[in-house]
Amino acid sequence: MKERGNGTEPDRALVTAEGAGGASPDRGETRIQREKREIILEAALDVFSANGFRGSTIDQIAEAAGMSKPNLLYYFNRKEDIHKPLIERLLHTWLAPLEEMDGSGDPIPEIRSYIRRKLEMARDYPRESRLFANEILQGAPRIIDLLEGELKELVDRKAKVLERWMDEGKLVRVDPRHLIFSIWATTQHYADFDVQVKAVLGKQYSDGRFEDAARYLEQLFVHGLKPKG
Amino acid sequence: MKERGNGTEPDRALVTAEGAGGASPDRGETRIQREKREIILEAALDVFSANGFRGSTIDQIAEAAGMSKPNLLYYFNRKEDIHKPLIERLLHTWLAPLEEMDGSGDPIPEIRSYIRRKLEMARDYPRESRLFANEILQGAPRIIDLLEGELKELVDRKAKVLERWMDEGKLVRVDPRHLIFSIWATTQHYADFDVQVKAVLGKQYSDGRFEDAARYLEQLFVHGLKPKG
DNA sequence: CAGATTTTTGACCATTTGGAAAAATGTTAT
DNA sequence: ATAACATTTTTCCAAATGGTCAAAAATCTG
Repeated sequence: MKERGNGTEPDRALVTAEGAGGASPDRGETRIQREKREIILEAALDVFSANGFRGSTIDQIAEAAGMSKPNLLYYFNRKEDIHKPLIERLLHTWLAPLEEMDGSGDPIPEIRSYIRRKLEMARDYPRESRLFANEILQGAPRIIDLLEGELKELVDRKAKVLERWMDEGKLVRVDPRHLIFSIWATTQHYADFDVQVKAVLGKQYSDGRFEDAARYLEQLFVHGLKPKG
Repeated sequence: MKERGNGTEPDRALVTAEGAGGASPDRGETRIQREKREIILEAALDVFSANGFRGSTIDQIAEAAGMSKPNLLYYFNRKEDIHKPLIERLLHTWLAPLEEMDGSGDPIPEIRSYIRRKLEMARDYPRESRLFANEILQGAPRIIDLLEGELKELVDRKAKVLERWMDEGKLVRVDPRHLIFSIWATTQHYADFDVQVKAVLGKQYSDGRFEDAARYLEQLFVHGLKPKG
């Protein structure tokens, strides 16, 4: 009998879809294993993003994944084992757009397209955004290390880029880190607080909310960051 | 024996600290009742804001309030009965600053001080902000009516004020509702995502984060909204 | 097809959780 | 002091929940 659900110890593994390349021949997972795990993660994303970690139950996830609880537990031994890969995967997806902000480009277009990308992510991947928001709200117990490590480093790096642009007079001089925060906040708002946004806009104006937001944010940031004269 | 915990039906009552005025003589609550209920709400704010509704247990709240679970349930019959008053109270506190934005004043200073007030609230009442964020994140099941009613009306009203300012050429023409969203998003970010903000800024820069944020946001919005020429 | 292995199921368990009842203890006005 | 009421504690319960385990079913391999 196999060691029932190895989703625990390896920490990373199977998280990032293994990239391309031949199916590792020895010690590999079954096709079924890969597929089922993927289905479970999909379902879990739904559930966790809507209810938070503590507010979600294994039963809910199992049902959403169309399998029985014991069956699900065959693939992931513990609730945490389902949550962790989701968070880790998400964090990387989340950081990609900032990573792409190119120091050799022109600041205003770069920032503008960073905002656009972020807003698109809020529109297309609201569950991921909410999963993240839930985690942070509850004190980020499971990812505090990543925040203080990878995330901080990335922000530090990009803050330097922004500062250089300011030195060159291509950008109004502001606190670069808070500038990044404000982009995160304004864009993610449309995923995390979508219910509120829709409620306030009312049915008639809700449909175009992402386009309207894009237009507005572009105006605000471009106008707010472009040096006068 | 009294009707064990009347915290249920009246819906509002005891929520808003009853305002000033003599202790209502008939059908009034005991001094102890008022005090204990207040203690419980205090404790519950701690717990709910940190774990969300589903993630919080009555036991946790009872312990935080320094009493036994049955004792707590004597004051509030059900978990929801503790949560609802908190949310309602908060929503009103939360809207006050926007309410104060004065249509007869000058736009830039008005917006500036709105931002300042909102940021102070994020600094001084982070629990309330997180309680709210938690609720919205999970789809706002318990306050959707308030959002579509009171909140929408308030925003509609203030959007008109902003539009008038734009008509008068005192403000760059942007979508007024999204302008409001962006102020909410950027200010509440410092309460809801505080862990992340601190992680990214690192120990050295975390202390001044609210002052730095205030400076930055003021710059961004004033610069971004003041008409050129 | 037979044997080995993987996957699924059903029955089960210990804890946690929301909540009810009733008895015991306090408090207060007369 | 005592009756009437308010508060607290003790005990208890049913449902929900995270998780286990052995046996059955399905799948894969030669």
